[in-house]
Amino acid sequence: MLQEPAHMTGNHLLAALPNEPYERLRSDLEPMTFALGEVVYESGGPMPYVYFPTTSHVSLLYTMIDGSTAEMGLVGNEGVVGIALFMGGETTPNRAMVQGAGAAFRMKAKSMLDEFKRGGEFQHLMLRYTQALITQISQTAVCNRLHSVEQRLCRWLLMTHDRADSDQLDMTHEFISNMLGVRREGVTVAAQRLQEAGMIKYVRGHINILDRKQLLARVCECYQVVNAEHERLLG
Amino acid sequence: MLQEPAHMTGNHLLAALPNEPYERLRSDLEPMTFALGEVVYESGGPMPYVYFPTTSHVSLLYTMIDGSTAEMGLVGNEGVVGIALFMGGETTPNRAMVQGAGAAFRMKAKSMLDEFKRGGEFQHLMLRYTQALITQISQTAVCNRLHSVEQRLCRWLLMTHDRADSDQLDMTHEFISNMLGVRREGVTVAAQRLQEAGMIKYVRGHINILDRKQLLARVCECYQVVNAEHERLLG
DNA sequence: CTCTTTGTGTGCGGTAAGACACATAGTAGT
DNA sequence: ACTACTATGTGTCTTACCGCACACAAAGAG
Repeated sequence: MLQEPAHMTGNHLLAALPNEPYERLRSDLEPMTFALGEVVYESGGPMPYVYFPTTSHVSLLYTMIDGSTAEMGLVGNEGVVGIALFMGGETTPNRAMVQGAGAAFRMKAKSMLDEFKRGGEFQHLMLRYTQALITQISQTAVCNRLHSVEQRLCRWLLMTHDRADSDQLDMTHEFISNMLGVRREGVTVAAQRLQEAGMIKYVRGHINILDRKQLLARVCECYQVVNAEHERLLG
Repeated sequence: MLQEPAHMTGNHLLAALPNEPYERLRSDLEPMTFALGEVVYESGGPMPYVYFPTTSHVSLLYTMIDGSTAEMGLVGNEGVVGIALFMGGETTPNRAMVQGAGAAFRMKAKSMLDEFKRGGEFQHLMLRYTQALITQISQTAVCNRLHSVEQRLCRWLLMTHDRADSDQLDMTHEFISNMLGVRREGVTVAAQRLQEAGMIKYVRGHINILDRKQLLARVCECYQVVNAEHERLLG
């Protein structure tokens, strides 16, 4: 069997790399897997690696002093976890947690930085992705302020579904409530409504996406805005 | 009179530049002034310049289809307006509007990009600032979800005061409501409480900050988190 | 097959903030 | 000074969501 070309790695950023930088990096890309709930980076903690998810996805969240949490962004095979490394901050005040178990490539911080500093297509891609992520975070800020729990749940389900490799998402209402920054009961009530409308079906920690179209019809504009901008920057 | 050295320009990023890149850029820095309410960039619009505020400050906001708005970030003399240019996106889906009239330096996009691509201290500073801004936006996302109008008003007043050159801020409740993403009446009620407590005093579009300490005592943790991270990255 | 743990359903009272409606008070223009 | 306008104050009613309390149901452990 032939070597798989770059675009077969399953991560869109790696796949978009031209041959030259890809060949340079290839030996530094180490395949690995993420377990559900695993903490990738702790708030303010060390970041020895960057991660390029392929079938996994990772949630970026903030934890308040009183323990309440809310998600600011979500990274799947379209992106990279650990932007603070090439942004020069070494760490960030947010935590990164695995939200969907699966595979990823990791790369040592130093290897990544060496390539980044060459200033070529790798740097260009990383920065454009970062801008797309900024859009996602900004839109989350606005969405959190202006939209209902139900709308935000739709958006969250769609975003997660986009990054999952299946129609079944393994997560509890409790977990989702920590992402949306609402009570668990709030999620239960909103999820019931979506289930009654036939959009999803769930049992004890497993949610099945049955009707994406209806979800898309019910979601707020934020979902499309983020996708459109991602497409514009990296599509 | 001697030429003013870099650290006298009033913008912290420019002031932090070593002599060599500063000398290269100096002739490209064009002093100018911003009027209150002026739109610096329209959502998705062209970005011919980047701006380094000195006594002015600029608000980054999103506008929804229904016309409601909310602020995602605020840039004063600690930062730069137009990060999308060096991030490679050419434009962004958010609007930038002058929130405090005053002076700034502007630089042509191309001049800035040429220097950025050299990969030296200028690039390093821009990226670190961008990371600080990401923290600000993220914290806004979480704050919008978890904290009350009054707390968010405190935070917003403090952030604005930090970037203003005076204790008097020229803005109406209506304006602030568009930043916080709440109703005008909500701002009025919250501002009344702060005024009764002697923290501020306002009349028709002019707010005086009387007691920062009390504001700091009432504000949510978000304010400090953003400041601490800014300090860590650029202090 | 029971016991325990974990996840979900539901109801109730409380509160922050929304929408709307209008009163009043500064400020600017003539 | 009169007028027009803009900014702020206030009240009422409604709604979304919170906090709490507890019932029930599914899954896993022994």
